[in-house]
Amino acid sequence: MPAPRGHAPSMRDVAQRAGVSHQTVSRVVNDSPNIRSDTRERVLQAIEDLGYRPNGLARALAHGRSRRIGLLMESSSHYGPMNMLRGVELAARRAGYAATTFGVTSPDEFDEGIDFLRDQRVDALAIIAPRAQSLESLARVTLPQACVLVGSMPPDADGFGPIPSLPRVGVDQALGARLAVQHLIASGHRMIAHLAGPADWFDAQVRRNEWFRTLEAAGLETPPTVEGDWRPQSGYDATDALLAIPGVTAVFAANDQMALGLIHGLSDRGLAIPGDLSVVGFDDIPESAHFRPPLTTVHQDFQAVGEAAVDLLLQRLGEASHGSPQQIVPELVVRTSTAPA
Amino acid sequence: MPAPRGHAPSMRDVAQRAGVSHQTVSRVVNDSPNIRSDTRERVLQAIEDLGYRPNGLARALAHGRSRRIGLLMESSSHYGPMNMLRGVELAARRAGYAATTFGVTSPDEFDEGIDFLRDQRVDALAIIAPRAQSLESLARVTLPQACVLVGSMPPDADGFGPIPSLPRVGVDQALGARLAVQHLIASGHRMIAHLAGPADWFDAQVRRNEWFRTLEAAGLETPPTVEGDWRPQSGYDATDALLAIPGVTAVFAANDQMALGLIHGLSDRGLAIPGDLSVVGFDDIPESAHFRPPLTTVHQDFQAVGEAAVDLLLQRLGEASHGSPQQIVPELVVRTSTAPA
DNA sequence: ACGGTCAATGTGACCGTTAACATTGAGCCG
DNA sequence: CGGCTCAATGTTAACGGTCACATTGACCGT
Repeated sequence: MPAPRGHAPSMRDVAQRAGVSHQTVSRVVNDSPNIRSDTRERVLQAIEDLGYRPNGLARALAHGRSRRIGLLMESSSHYGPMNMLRGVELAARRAGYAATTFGVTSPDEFDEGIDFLRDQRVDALAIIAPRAQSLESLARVTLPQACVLVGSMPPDADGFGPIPSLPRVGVDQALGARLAVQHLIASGHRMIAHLAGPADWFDAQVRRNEWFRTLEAAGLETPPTVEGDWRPQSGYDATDALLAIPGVTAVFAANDQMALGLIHGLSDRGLAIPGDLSVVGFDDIPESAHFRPPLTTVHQDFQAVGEAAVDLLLQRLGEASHGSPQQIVPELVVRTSTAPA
Repeated sequence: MPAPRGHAPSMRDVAQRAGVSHQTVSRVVNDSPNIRSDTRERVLQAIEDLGYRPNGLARALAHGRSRRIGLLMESSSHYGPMNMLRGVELAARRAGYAATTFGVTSPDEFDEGIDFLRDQRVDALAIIAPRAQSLESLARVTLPQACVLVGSMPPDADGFGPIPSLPRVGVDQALGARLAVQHLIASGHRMIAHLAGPADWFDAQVRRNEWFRTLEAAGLETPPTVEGDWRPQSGYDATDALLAIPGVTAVFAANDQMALGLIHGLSDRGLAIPGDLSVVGFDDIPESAHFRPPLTTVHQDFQAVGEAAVDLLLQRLGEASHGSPQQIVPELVVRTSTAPA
């Protein structure tokens, strides 16, 4: 590897050294046909000698495609968003795209993020906007044609949402919630409480709604919900409010972390799980299997979500697509935090 | 907002509409001095009318700086790496840089990742390579001058490592481990076992080494370690091996997840924590405070690590720096999984 | 009144590619 | 053996900015 003197070598440098025109170098690099093999050889040698690497910026500028996707995300350390981020990035890379991430901490910054990524001329845009407020700010902006909403599934089955035109991929939250609640019903529970996530999060809305509907459909009572903020502490803090519900024997927590906090709170009060109360979570974080007791929960495959998102974007970009589904199917994982009533 | 017809408007389009030269538009955009205010006004109006946005690619090509940093990471879903990723991305953004992430799943792909990011002409490179194997493949490659290793702190205090020349930032793992072990010693424990992370991870090496040294320095016995893979299950599986150590009354687990699995395993065997055995973890994941019992552990501020990494890169790039430390100080969080022997 | 200074703007080249078209020369056929 | 085809290569112009330098006037002091 030669020491880089001054600038990195350009196509012209290679051309000069190989005694050809820069266009021929370009042809070799993009292995187009109709190059005499000895010419190709000579060019390749020059490339190696100089340690030449094509400039992606220039290539993108001329060609009009940057082979990068923008990843706009409401940056939180929550398990779901983080793993979707990872899923999308990984899937993008597998498709030959790099992901340029723009994390925002407040919904106001979404506009800025879109502008930035658009200025960067990303080919496509994946948006992780788990809260309603985030989407509202998106509604005001012109979005690129290749754009997908990752994980923000609409709160109602009829597809209602602030930006109806935007395609979405994600885990079927309603199905997940239904699986959880039906499992409790099937275990004989008659009074099933819900420890909800923050009301402005789509996932929290869907899980709550479906909990409600499933209970109604089964002719069961629907006690008032208690709202947490996804964090364990909020589950802990919700303990008394949940125990205040007369006859409660089971709780469907909107995520595993709050379920953990709740379990902590219950055991602090000398209650046994699942003896006194059954608890179901949502997410299946890696720790859940080793909670005390191991948590019954709903597993979401975020890797698959990323795959689906990228697949959809590639399709929009006119590239081959695997035909991934847009709704990923969650699975109930039954452990020992639930038992017959 | 005008409907974009064909291409996005360029500087020349704006210039034409405002009746000035493209250079004047450039001046307005970069608000350089010596522009008559009515000219500026006219240009700004044209920009607004056309919905013009400067092309970041072209700008980067001409200017030689892309205002992006590359983020090369051995992609795992582990808590540490994930949060460093987030920390770096956030800090970069705050400094006006976007992060282009390239996640690899195997160390072999590091070369590819470096090439890719270099081709993309990122201004700087942050590398999250938590395993020794990853760094080996880095040693073979020419790295850009603005490059930092995030979180791969050297296994020995003397700075030994495969790539000595590369600057590093991260949490002081040795200090963290010392805090954990000294806490146990101070609580009167005499036989303190270690549930180690995978031997090829730097953090695992440092934590293990420091556990060893601290025990030696205190004149205590150093029982054989048990090695896990960071995941809760491996902690669970290690239970019997740890209990086989004669006289053991405390375990220092190399991360919280394994500590959780261990606690699970212990309670399955009817042992009380901390009554029969004290357990300390490492990381302070959000769940730790609500484990049963709440876990004594070592807190790492990954946000600060990201900040420090970006700070160092900016310095290398000749921009202002905050003078962040390169070693972030961890903190012991004492909860109730530890008690006097 | 006249050269000098300086603010305000324009001109052309350049960054490193790709795309479109032009050019060369060898092989082939009638 | 002239014209045609086609493979192999070169030439020139984009792409959309920035930079270095040239060009205008207006204002100034003497």
